[in-house]
Formats: sequence, C-alpha cells, structure tokens
Amino acid sequence: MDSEFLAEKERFVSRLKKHGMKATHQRMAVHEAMFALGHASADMVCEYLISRGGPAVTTASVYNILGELSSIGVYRRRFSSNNKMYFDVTTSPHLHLYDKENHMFKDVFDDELLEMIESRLRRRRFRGYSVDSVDIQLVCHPTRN
Amino acid sequence: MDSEFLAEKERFVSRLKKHGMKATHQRMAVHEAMFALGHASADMVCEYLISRGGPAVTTASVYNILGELSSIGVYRRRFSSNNKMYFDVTTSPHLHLYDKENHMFKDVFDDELLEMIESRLRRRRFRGYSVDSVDIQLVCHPTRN
DNA sequence: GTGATTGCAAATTTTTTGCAAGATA
DNA sequence: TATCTTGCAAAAAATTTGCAATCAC
Repeated sequence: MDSEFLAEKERFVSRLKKHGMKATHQRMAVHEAMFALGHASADMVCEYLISRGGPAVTTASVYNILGELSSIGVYRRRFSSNNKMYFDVTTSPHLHLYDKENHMFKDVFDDELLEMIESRLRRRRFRGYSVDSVDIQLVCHPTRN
Repeated sequence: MDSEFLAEKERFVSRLKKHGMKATHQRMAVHEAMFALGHASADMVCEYLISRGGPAVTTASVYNILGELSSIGVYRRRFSSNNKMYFDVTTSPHLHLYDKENHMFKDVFDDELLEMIESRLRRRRFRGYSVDSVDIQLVCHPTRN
C-alpha cells in the first residue's frame, strides 16, 4: 500500500463512520484505487484491483460503492461523452482537462479563474433551478509529438 | 413542419452536400427533431419522431446519424453523468445548465463570461494536448416551488 | 447477534456491428 | 447505375437488481 494512503485512509474511515457506514475491505480497496487513479470508471477500478493482485471486488459492488460514496460527497461524478460513468476523488475545486479520444481526465488548478467565474455566476438566477456547482472541462485531443 | 425549420433545412442540406453526404429522409427527420428539441439523446429523437407520427427512423440509424453529424460539427456531444449520450444542435458558443436530476440541458448565453474564460485559458499550455473547446456546465437541481 | 454489505447471476439499458436491401444523386 | 444509407437482428458494453450468504460492529 502506498504510504501516502495511510493518512488518507483514516480520513476516509472517519467519513464513512460519520455517515453510519461500515469500513469494509471492499470500500477500502475501492478507495485505495480511486486515490491512486484520481479519476476512474468502474472498470478502471476493477482492473486496478486485479492488477494489484489484491482482493478483487465484484463489478456490481464497485458500482455500488462508487455510487454511495458519490452521494456522500467523497467522490464526484464526472461528465463524459462516451456513455460511461467516471468518478473523481474530490479535492479542492478545480477544472478538468478531458482527453476526448482516450476519455481520460486531468486536474487543472486555476483558483483565480474559478473565483472569476463563480463571482459572475452568483449574480445570475436561473428560474426553477438552483446551481450546485460549476463544471468546467477543457475538451482536448492529444497532440502527436 | 415548423416553418422556422424551412430556412434551417436548406442550410442543413448544404452542409451535408459540402461533406458529400446525401440528404436522406432519415437525416432530415433526425435534424428536424434535433432542431425542435435543442438537446437530446438518441431515444429522445426516436420518441419525438414516433410522437409526430412521422416516418420512424431505426434506433441504429438515429445513433449513426447523430454520430456522423457530430463528426462534421453540426451537432456536438454533450457531457452527462448518467451514462447516456446527449447531443446538442450547435449554435453560437454558450454555456449549459444541466439538470442533474432529470438529465435535461438548457442553453445559457453569456458572451462576456466566455470571452473572459477563453482569453485566460488561451495563455495556458497543456503539455501533450491541444484544447478544442471549453465546456462549461452549471450543474443544477430543480427547485420545488 | 443483527443489520449493513457483498457476491453472484440474471436482467436492463444503451450503443454498436455486419450485411443485405433500398434509396439518392 | 454506382455508391451511400438504412433496416434489421444480433452482439457488445455498461449498469442495475434481487436475494441469499457473509461480514463489521
């Protein structure tokens, strides 16, 4: 196990407890994978776990776990254009670079830009809706060289 | 047929021709649906066509058509978090309001904001990637009242 | 021990594919 | 007519469900 994960592990367990959820092996394994991958789909998590030779977690459980952890804010659903669900380990607010050919995400930090956008949007009201977050993706393609 | 669609129809046919594509009934029907719907998934298009009692188009063809029209820039793939593909009739650059409960999109126009964002991002370079577009979604939930 | 969680297998949902038949220019 | 497109049906891919078995607390 990655040593960096040790501190995160504690934090993770306490977040589970706070929501009355048990710290099962499967949840720990999925979180370790997500922590290492940063952004992933259910099968990327499964593959990661298998490649690690660790205790495999059923696909169905991986979906289940990713879903429940998203609902308590530990992960966040990402937006893709290839009809697969991706999740992201939430850290501080950030933008994403989305590689539309390989469907990979990378974090991009630019607090000033985010602040600029949010302050502008705070002034706007959208009838019938309440804005939860602003999601910004730089849609990219890889360059050859 | 909506009269507004008449002008659009011509424009659409010429875009098809420009790419050496034939103006088939199916493409016309799908485009009419997309033009009316603004943002839609394949089955929303199918439903729309059926509800109109018009000539139905096979699901497979709808997917095919939405895909090819996206590749020539007539539509654009949208980003959703529910593992379905949505498409959007591209008009001028705009943001999207995304209703995460009902998976519906609405256009939001704010040229000044877009310009602000793009001018800032133009200065940044991302190693190994070339930015095609910036996609901004206001992730919302409907308010009850 | 008890209730929450998981595994398993089957069902659903969404999208893609291959190829013969049909339509467009 | 020659080529591009579509329909159809089957396959693939992604996710969800139900329930009995298991595990965490």
